[in-house]
Amino acid sequence: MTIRLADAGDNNVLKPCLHDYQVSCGSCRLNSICLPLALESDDIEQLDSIIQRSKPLQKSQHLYREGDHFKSVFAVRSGALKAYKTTDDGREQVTGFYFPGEILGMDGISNNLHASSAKALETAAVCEIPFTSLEKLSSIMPSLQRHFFQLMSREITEDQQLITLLSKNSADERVASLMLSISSRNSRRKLSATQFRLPMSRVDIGNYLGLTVETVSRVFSRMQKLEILRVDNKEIKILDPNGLQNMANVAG
Amino acid sequence: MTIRLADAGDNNVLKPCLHDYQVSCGSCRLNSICLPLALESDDIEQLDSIIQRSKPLQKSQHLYREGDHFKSVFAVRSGALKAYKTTDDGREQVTGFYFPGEILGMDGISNNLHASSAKALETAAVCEIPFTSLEKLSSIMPSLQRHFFQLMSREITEDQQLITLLSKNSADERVASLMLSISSRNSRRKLSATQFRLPMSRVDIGNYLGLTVETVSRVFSRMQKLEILRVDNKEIKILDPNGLQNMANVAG
DNA sequence: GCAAGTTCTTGACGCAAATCAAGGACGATA
DNA sequence: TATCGTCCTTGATTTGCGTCAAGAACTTGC
Repeated sequence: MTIRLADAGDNNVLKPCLHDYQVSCGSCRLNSICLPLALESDDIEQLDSIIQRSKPLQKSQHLYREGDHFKSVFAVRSGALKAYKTTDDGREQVTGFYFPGEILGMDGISNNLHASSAKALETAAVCEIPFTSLEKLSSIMPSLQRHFFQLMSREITEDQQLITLLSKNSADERVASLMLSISSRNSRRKLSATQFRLPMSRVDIGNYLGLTVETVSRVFSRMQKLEILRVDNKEIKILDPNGLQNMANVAG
Repeated sequence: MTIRLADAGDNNVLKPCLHDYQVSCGSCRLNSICLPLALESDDIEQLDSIIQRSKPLQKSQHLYREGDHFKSVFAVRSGALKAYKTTDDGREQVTGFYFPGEILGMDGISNNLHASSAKALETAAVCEIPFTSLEKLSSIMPSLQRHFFQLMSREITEDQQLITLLSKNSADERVASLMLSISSRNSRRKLSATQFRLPMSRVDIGNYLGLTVETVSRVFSRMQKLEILRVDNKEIKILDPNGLQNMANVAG
């Protein structure tokens, strides 16, 4: 059985003139994640008015590329994306995975160029938030300004978590941590915390965690043998959440 | 011969009533690094008015601790600090080193608690910037708002650099990269790019780079044998900048 | 200036994960 | 439904760095 992260484009029959990806912020089921603001409803309308929605990205299409002129940040509406940098010797470093309700592109603010590339891991819809409009709106809406400071700060603390993981933890611990992270992000979106489909390949996982594909694969096999989780290709079922926590051995 | 990063407290004789650490932003020699803003001089005065200066921290004193209530971000005026997190099994992860002109504490914004601790590596003076004042001022000074968005974004991209370093590079490459980073940050502050004193211990370096002390020490010995640099305890002299670039093998 | 503690260096050894290699499963296309 | 290409798994071997150990150099306090 498959848990779908995405729900874009499924509702055409019911709402023939309004695609799902065009839903306004006020009625978007993700708004508690994306904008957990004490916003007045006309504040939401103002924000809504600057947001641009376009048709979904197909799998492996780029949302932006490293070096592109920075114009907007993006909120994921459905599907999943990865962000990655290319090192000068041509290798790739995956810097993050982004699920519905999460914001990406903030690394482009510092010098008006995207510092990483973003690519759809599966069909994905995003909301584009033009940054100059966001800045102007932030000036007149203190809660929005604060919200964006907080979002960026959270990105910093999450990167620091990853730094710690890479610097201090074994292959087992790294993979277990990622599974827990995906699990908790799922439950935040009211999806199953114990059963989900990984949108990314083993290569991407390894790349993100500083491991080779082979090692990731071996860790999954080991976890399966220990009956911590059931792995069927990209389908994951967590059988023993405590065991997984144990294996991760980090404050998630 | 010793290159001093710090200059706090040396000028008492010349200016008996105004300690060096009390210099205003307008006349601070670091303001081009700390606030590279197109600020009008009365804008600078406004910013200046919210900034609090206190007497220098002694070596190994804390500026703030993980879990402390977040109130302010800090600009380093002199000396050097490290930021670090303690993992739940009691180990330490150094997440950054901060030199004069650099800003720290931004990881506390996301949930009003400092996500890491900050400790002086040597005598250090800092400027405290209360965050609520900064937010208010940002609302009425668009260039300041932008500046802080950019600062936070830079922190994100720098963390991503470190993630890549930890995930993809050898011990030699990591240490070489750190030396280049310190070198370029020095030259930005108009100090020697080729000769400096490391304010942090080998343990801290190893911790930051995900290596053991022994490995760091061995890398330094190797670099010395290859005549890339001369190491005399904490004194570093870069003899062959190209060789060092080569060894680092990363886009600095 | 000596003693005690800390920090740094160097060597010997072991191990976790990388590399190399091969085969199997899956998904797309015709 | 057969074929190609990509993705995943598993095994054998190698290796870079961690661990353990010991001693040297530096720092601090008496």
